[in-house]
Amino acid sequence: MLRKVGYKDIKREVFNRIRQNEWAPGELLPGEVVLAAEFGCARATVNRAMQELSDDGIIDRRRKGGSRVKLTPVRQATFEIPLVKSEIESKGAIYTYQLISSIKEVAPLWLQKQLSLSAYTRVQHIQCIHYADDRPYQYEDRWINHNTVPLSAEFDFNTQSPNEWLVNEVPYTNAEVRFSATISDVKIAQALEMANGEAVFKAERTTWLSDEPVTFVTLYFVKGYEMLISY
Amino acid sequence: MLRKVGYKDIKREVFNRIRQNEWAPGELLPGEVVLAAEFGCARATVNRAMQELSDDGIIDRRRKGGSRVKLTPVRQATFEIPLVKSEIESKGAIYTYQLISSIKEVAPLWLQKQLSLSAYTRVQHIQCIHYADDRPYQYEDRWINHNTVPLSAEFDFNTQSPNEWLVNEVPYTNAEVRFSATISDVKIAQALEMANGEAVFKAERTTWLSDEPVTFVTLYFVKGYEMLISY
DNA sequence: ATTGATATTATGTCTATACATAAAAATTAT
DNA sequence: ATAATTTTTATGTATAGACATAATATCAAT
Repeated sequence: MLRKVGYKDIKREVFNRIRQNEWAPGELLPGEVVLAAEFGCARATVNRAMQELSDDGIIDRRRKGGSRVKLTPVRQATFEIPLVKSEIESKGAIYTYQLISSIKEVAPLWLQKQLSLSAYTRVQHIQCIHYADDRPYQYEDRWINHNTVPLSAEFDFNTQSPNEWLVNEVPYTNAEVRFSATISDVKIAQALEMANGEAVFKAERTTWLSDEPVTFVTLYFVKGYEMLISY
Repeated sequence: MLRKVGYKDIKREVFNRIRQNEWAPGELLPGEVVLAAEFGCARATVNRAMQELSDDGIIDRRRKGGSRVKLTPVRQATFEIPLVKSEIESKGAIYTYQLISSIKEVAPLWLQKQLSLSAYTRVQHIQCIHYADDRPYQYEDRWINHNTVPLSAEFDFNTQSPNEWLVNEVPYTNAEVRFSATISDVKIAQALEMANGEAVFKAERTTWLSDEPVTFVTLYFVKGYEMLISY
């Protein structure tokens, strides 16, 4: 006996037709009513399938315009931005952390530009190292906007890393990360206990709370670090 | 007059309560029926809101177990894996491409291990360079499995890059990318017209078609390259 | 030809209801 | 006590019907 078709069946079938070029990039797909008739199910079921395909970046949908196959049906990969602590512990290592400095100061010019801050905005500048099994794992160089996060001026970052504290205490609405490769300079090399001139994986993250910059952080990962994404 | 509550309102409200620690990490949330009563809507509406929060990585849901706030409410970022060609053209630069070599050979040992290939599996080894405005942008070092993609033995990769050809012709079911930083050796430095010992952003991607390895590629990006992700 | 009003249409969303299913909880058998 | 079985429950999914909404298409007026 034939099983009832579910939205997952429809999703798979439509995806296959797209993959096999039965429906080519840019092409207008049949409407939900038509597909519902073909698959013998309710329109709502087709709707859910198509909506997820849209979320997955396979098709574009517009009211009245209908659904069409994306011109570049790029698959989207999702990856999680974990807490360093969780990341380290999930590898079975013991997490420790050391604060190097926490200074209240006026935002330097480059940071003003980077975060579109007004002049003389005060920021908290924090530098620290995250360890996995007592070996350096990540060097964190962070700036927190006093205007949006006044509490940062008082908190004792010896007890908890700014990373963890912010995640737990300060919400954000949107963020941006820039990944790149760089060469270890003296400061980084010393902090991460590696030679000078080594390849370092670098991440620069900025977060905002409804257009107000919250924090800017540069993370330097120890030599050999890999960021893995499956999809 | 009050508007009807939609699933987006519920999603936002629940998210806010979680952010403001009204519902803490690990905590069991009210069931869908309860929430539906509170918000004065149908259970299906709450269901959609909660399902999306689950997709977004905010909460965990289990049948009978109910929904709870994720212990580490990590936000997921989605990013697209673009075609090099599209990536370059979207920056307003002119894309060109040069094939260096395309050789049919038996998979070397390290690749056999990497892709879990049986011994003596034949592969196509392709090396090429992608240019933006005639300046090197990316060096591609690719291996294609002849068993899964026999056509790769015949195709003339002078006319189209393996990247583009594969995306258009060969489907895959899952993939894995590893991003890291490395130092340019002689070969890479020469290909990307940069000095020896510079920092290079590296990506290694493996794709499978239902457990059959399709291709393994190492991409080296020119000095200064940044991968940007917003979320 | 251009503008503006109006109709049309495909998707977006909500509802009430029903049944499915996984997993925890309670109960019974060993 | 422990294992096997049944019950309960929260989520998962499907449906028919309804109305909302955005965007296109059409047609009328300038």
